Amino acid sequence: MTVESLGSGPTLSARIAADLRLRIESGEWTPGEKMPGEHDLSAFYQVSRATVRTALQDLESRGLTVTRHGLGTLVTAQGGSRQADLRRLESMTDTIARQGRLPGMVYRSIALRAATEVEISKLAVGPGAEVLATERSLTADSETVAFSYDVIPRAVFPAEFDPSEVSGSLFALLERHGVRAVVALTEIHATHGEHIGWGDRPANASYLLLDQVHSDSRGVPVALASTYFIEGRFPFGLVRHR
Amino acid sequence: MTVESLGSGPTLSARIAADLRLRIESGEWTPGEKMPGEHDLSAFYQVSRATVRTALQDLESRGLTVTRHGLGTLVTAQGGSRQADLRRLESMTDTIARQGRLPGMVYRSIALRAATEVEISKLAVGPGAEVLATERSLTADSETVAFSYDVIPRAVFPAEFDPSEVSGSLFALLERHGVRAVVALTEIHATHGEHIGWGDRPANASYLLLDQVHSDSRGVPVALASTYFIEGRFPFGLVRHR
DNA sequence: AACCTCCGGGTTGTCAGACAAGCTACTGGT
DNA sequence: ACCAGTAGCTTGTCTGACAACCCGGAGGTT
Repeated sequence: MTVESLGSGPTLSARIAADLRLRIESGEWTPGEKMPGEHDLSAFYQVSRATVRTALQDLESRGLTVTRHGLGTLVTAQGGSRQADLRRLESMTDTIARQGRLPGMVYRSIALRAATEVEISKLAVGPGAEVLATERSLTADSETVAFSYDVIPRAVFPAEFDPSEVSGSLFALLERHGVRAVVALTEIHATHGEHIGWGDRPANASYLLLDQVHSDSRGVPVALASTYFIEGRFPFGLVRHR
Repeated sequence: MTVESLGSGPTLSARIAADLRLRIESGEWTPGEKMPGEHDLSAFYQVSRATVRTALQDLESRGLTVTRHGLGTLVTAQGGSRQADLRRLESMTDTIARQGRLPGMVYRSIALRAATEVEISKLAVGPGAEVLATERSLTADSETVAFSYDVIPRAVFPAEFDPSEVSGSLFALLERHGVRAVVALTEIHATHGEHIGWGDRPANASYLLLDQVHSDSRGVPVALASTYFIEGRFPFGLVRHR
């Protein structure tokens, strides 16, 4: 196995981790089975054992494997990839696409307005600061799966910014302006009621609410997102581990 | 800083990671601030840089820090520890205690019965296998916070097992019989309705349902747990990251 | 036959030093 | 005021070695 044949990635260990994830999900090793030792893997990928260890630590942090001193690395789960992994921060568009469904979104409103007190606090902006507030529904294969209320500080955008240019993923919008959200502090709630959402939606539905504060790598808050997922239309999964 | 003064842990890097977590949560470095470099940390703890790197990868996998090539390690969040971290698999008792509340539980029923078809499939046991099924409510400071339906294969316990000995945490019960759950494949749902739970509970409440299949390190399913958390009585948090 | 102790091979954890690759901030020029 | 180049710091990867640990088998005892 040559390194070049692996997919792209920022670091060598990340590419190897990605390849190992694929091999696990393809069923090359069944749950409970022992993976090759670090020495064998380093020979196979022709990298140092240190690099292999970094990749294996990535797998373990995702709950796919368990590595134990003196024993080896065991595969624990291989089915978790079908569902949206709550630990991974990615755009809703990518999340839906990963499930093999066609993502889409319909903006209901896009407006610049003064920030509310809660927003001022959570976004750490000055009083009276302006924000870009959007309301949109997210669809998968043309079925509405979620309603999202998002808020971005006006200061992120240049002076000549035109709200009407907003379209598609907010992650992409942020990155077009040089801002990259890497962490999101998330609260998870359950709720229901007819006041949630708009348009065509199930009667008496339950909603899974993800209340998120997105920040860049320096800890500066760059966006608030409150997303209501319609129960039953969007599988949320997670691999928990010790 | 001497290694001996750090808390206990299976490995050196785990002890250092735990210490760094404490230092982050204590506010020694504010979000956005750069932590000392790996070389400085290895000198401080008097361990090799490889060990420090392992500890830092643990922090990053928890979303507490972001490490970037050529730049350093930045602290991103320090407030996430107040809430239950969904990524960490631990007993409900420990989770409640971590929030500074007094955990308790009331068993409503404990019974041995034949496994249902769904249970046979999820637990990978033979048809007609027996299971231990329990219903219980979980309390924090005497307030009911969740209802849990749990199922454990009969085969986990010895022949002379007496269901009436069941009490306290199911994790502890499993470990008393030499079984250690290390991974849980979890589905997250929102639901509501008066048919959920029993006894004193809010009218028209929403519930966050965690549907989990617990497995040991060899991938063998050892328990099913369906836990309904009463919305508003139990904060669920998560640090998502790229 | 059943049980126990010891031991050896295989595996991960840690160590040390070195070089490559990437980022930031400053310097010096235009 | 602006821009290119660079020095210095930081993380990523490499190499080789030894320590700590786990499992299963050999050999002995009961």
